[in-house]
Amino acid sequence: MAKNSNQIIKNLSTDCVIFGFDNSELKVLVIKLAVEPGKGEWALPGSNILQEENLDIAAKRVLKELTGLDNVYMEQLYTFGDVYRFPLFRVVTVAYFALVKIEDYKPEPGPKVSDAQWFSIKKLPKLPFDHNEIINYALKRLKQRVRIRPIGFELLPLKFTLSQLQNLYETIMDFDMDKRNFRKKILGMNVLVPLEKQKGVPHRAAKLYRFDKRKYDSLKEKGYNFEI
Amino acid sequence: MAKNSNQIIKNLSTDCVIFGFDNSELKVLVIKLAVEPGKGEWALPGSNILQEENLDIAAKRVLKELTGLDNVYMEQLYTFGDVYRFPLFRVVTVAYFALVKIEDYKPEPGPKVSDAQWFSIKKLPKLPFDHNEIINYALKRLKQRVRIRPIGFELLPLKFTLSQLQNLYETIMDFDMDKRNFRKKILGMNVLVPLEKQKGVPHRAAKLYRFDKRKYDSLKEKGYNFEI
DNA sequence: GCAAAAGTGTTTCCGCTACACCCATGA
DNA sequence: TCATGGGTGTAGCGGAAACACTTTTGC
Repeated sequence: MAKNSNQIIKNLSTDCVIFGFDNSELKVLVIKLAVEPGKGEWALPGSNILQEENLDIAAKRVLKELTGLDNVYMEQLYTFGDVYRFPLFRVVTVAYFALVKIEDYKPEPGPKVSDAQWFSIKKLPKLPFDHNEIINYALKRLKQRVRIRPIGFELLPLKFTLSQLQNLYETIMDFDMDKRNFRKKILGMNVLVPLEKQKGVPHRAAKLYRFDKRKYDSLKEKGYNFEI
Repeated sequence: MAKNSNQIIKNLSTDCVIFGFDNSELKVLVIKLAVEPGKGEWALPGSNILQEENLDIAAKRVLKELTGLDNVYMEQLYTFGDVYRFPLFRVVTVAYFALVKIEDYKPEPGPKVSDAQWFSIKKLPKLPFDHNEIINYALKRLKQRVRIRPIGFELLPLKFTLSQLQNLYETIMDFDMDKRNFRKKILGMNVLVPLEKQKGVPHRAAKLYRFDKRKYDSLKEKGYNFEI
């Protein structure tokens, strides 16, 4: 690798909106930086892109470095580049959004991070720069995507109940659905595999399911369109 | 304005995929540069972003400078930033796509452009860098967008017939539709205003329509969703 | 009168919606 | 036995799809 491969590109950064779902609320992971610039303020995890680093790779690296998260669903969101979005000098940022299984996430904030916290999407603090705008944009995109792509599962544990899934959709899309109709629809898609039952719940145990990506992929090839 | 406002940002550019429709084919406008780098090659119109220029503004400026196009529908598409996409040094490009009324377009190639030509989307030449990839991505996006946003009209003259409109959708989405069903659907949306009839056509004259953006906007506010 | 495209209704079918009660489990 | 959420079927409605012939115009 060339010797300048770790050099940062000063005017290019990536920021990531990380969504999580705790069975009742949609949340965003926000961090507090331990170093300047921005020390002590809550902000989206973000950092400069390196000279010899593709955008997707940069986004993954930054996520990992700042939050410890790895192997999560990520997608490029939009590029924000207003001249004065960063007050000191011009920085264009390529924003991504990530979906994580909140239960699995054990925060491992890197050395540059003094704190990391999930905030409900409804009670976000005021963040610096255009970070609130980025989150709003990500939320809008998530609402659209979740209906037509099977990505909601990324926010649930590998094994989940249909009620959890319905709850997820209701929370993100912000309206209630009929239980029977929801089950009919989702099971009719043939992309869920039934597993064993829950244990140790203080009520009738529900059946667990997992999403079968292979089945989905083969259906998609045949022209099938996921839609809720 | 600060004195460095016209300075270019060397590692940041914008490229634009310009779609047009000539009543039978979907086309992309490709230009031939009269100056280095890239002199003599067909390529997407693109150029560097300026130091004190927002992304959308840059995209519009570049479009105008290179093709003379102004006041057309534009939307940010995606940001392409593979390390070696541009062979000489690292350049990240924020791609846009534009929809133009091909009939109105009188090419006014700027001084840096020696030629500009519409190519059918099915017979594109091999373009340099990742430009073919960008076009494919734009096409994919257009196919999705045109179904759920009233943007197809941007590709037609202000006054158009229903057959032209249907033809446009069939061409972009690549399948045929039933004439009666199409008319019922589109007229049922209540976003088209009937106008006078065509004149001078060698067959029965069709009624012309125009898209009523105000009506659409007020419907949208009431929760109406455009969908074809 | 002929070629070419415009314009027009009805029936069928399928998928979405609405809707309410019994069941299993742990405390 | 009670509280909590799990699980199930059917009827009606509405929108989508299928389908073919007549009309207008210029040549």
